[in-house]
Amino acid sequence: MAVPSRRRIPEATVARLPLYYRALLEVADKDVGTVSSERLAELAGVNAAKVRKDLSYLGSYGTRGVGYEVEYLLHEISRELGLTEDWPVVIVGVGNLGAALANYRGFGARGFQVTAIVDADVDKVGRRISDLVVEDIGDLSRIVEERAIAIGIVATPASAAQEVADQLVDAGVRSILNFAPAVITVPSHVSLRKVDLATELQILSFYQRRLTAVAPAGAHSGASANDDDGPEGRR
Amino acid sequence: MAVPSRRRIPEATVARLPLYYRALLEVADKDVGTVSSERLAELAGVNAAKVRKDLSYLGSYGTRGVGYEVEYLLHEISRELGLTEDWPVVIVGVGNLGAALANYRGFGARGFQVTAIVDADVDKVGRRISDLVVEDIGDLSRIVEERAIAIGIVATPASAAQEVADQLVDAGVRSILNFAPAVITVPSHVSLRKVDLATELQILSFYQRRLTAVAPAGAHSGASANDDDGPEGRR
DNA sequence: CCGACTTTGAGAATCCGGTCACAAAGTCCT
DNA sequence: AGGACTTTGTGACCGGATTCTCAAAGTCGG
Repeated sequence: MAVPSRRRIPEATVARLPLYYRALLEVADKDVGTVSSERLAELAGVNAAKVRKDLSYLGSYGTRGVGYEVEYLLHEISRELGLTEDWPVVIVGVGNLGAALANYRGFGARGFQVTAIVDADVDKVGRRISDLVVEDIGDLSRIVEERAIAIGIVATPASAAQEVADQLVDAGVRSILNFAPAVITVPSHVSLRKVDLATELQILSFYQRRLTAVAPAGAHSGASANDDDGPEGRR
Repeated sequence: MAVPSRRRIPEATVARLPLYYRALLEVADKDVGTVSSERLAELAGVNAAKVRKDLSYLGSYGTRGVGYEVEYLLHEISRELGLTEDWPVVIVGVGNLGAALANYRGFGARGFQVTAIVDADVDKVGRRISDLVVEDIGDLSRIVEERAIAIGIVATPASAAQEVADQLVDAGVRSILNFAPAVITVPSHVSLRKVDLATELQILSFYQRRLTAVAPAGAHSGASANDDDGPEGRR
C-alpha cells in the first residue's frame, strides 16, 4: 500500500537517498514518466537490488512491470530528506575553504542557504564574501537564534574545531558538518558528519601503493567508508 | 611475531588508519614513549577494541601491559599508507573549490603535493594560483607523465566530471578524488573516492527532520557512510 | 481476455564489521 | 622471585547491510 509507513530507515540507505535524488533530477529533465530500478541503479552507480530495497524502506512506491514514477518518487525522497523546507546554514571560519564553501553554488542550489559566515579573527570580520558580511563569532548565539539556523559548518583550523563545535552546540545548532582535520565530539542530540580531504587522499594513497606493488586488477573496490560503491569497470 | 605479515586489511580499517595517524602525530608532539589503545581510541574518536583489532591487521606492534610505541607505530602506519613517498597531485577545474583546494595547506602538509592545476577554460589558463600557473587540460597527458602524477582531483561542474575523469584515466592517473556532484565510473584498475558537499548536508537534513519531528535523543548515530562513528555523548 | 513479458518487493543466505570477553604476555612493586 | 596489575591480541558472537532469487503484480499485444 502506498501509505508512508514509518519504518526505520537504515543509515546506509539514508546515505544513498541523495544519490537517487540527484539521479532522478537528471531523468526528470530529459525523459518523463517512469524509471526502472535498473536504470536508476546505473545513474546512481549502485546495484539494482539495492535500489529496490532502499526505496522499499520509504514505502511501496513503484509499479511492477513498469518502474517508479519519476515525479512522485522525487517528491517522496525530497520530503523524506527534508528538502521541501529551506535550511539556513552558518559557516564558521573564513579560510580558503570557508570562503570557497560560501561561494559554492551547489548546495545553495537545493534547500540549503548559507545565511551567515563568522570568524574569530577581527581582521576578517566585516569582509564581504559572496553577498554576505563576515560576522564575529561572539555573536553566534544571537545569529543562530535570529535566523533559525539549524546547521553549522566548521571550516576552521584543526586547533579551533572542538571549541567552535562547542559554541555551535551551545548556540542551538543541531547538525554539524566538520571540515577541519580533527576529531570533534558533540552531545548525542546533535548530528555530526565530517569531510576530511587529507584522509581521503591517504586512503587513495594506500590503494595506490597496493596497485603499484601487487599487480592484479580488481584488487580493491572503492571504500565503504565513502558510502560508495567503488570502482566498477566502465559499463 | 613482529613480521609485517601480508594479511589483507579490511576497507573499514584502511579508512581509519589516517585517523590513527593524525592522533599519533598529536601525541608525538607532547608525550613521548607509548600510547595505549585506550588513549588512541579517545583521540581518534573510536572504541578501544576497534583500535586494537585494526592495528593487529598491520602486525603485532605493541607490547602487552605497556601499549604502542608512538614513533614505531607512526612509522608503520605511514609506510602502510604510503606516506613515506611523495605523491604529486593534479587538480582539474579552477572554480571556487579547485582554487581553494590548490591553496589549501593541509594535504600539502603530508606527502601530497599539488603539482599542477588544469582547466578547460582558456580564460583561466595562465592564471596564477598559489605558486602554480593554470595549464590547459589538453596538455594533461604530458603533464601527468612528465611529473609522474598518480592522483587526480576532479573539481569541475557535474556536467564535465565524467569526461574529465576519462581524460585523467587516459593520461595514466591511478587514483581519483571526485568533488563534483556527479557519479563517475572508472575502470577497475583505478581507485575512486568521492566527496560530496550537498550529499552530506542532505544526510544531516534527514536526521534533523527526525530530531525535530520525533523527540527522543540517541535516535541516530552519525553515519557509517562517513566512515565514522556518529555522535557519542561528550565523554 | 489470455498469455508472454517486465519489473517490483521481500525472504533467505551471506558477508563484513563491530563489540565483548578473556587468555597471554608483559611490567612493576615489594 | 612472586604476585598484583595493565594492556594487548584474538576468538566468539552479534547485528546490519548486501546480494541472490523468485513469487507476485502489473503491462501490453493480439
